[in-house]
Amino acid sequence: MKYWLLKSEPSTYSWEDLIKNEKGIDSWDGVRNYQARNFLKEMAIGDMAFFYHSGIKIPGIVGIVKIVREAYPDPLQWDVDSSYYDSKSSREHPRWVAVDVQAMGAISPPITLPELREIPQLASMQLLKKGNRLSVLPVTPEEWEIIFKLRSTKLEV
DNA sequence: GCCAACGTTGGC
DNA sequence: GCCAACGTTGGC
Repeated sequence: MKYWLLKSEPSTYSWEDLIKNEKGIDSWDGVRNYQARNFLKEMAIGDMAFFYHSGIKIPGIVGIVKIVREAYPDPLQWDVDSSYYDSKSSREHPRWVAVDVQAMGAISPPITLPELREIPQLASMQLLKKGNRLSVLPVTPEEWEIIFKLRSTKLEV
């Protein structure tokens, strides 16, 4: 099993938007970066991911999700009305993929970016590296363990 | 609102 | 295939 971190600006898509869905399941679509896409393709059912809110005053991890469907073509790439439309992506050779995630538990209070930066063992974490802009990032089991233990989060089964 | 970092585009 | 110009992301 692998671990990941999924970034989203809450004004675009938030944790609250996710848990509004039946069973807390929704598609993670709209990823338009090749490196991030390749990480989506690596995901397997049962993998876990942190849900991270970016682009706000105090960014941070707000929840935990499970991957419940592996990579499939992102329908938005063919939707001319979507801002995620890609005219260069054909049906025969889809360029972008989505996965489905399920909310497993909110992290309360959120684990903020400043809080993560204070932890020496996390110094080499991808998320904390300068210039990192990827919206999908791998997390090592060690990093996952350290971060998960910061709160007494109960996960649903 | 600024700016560093990085990805993408397009001319050559 | 190189690289300058431009666009986007995201922390501060």
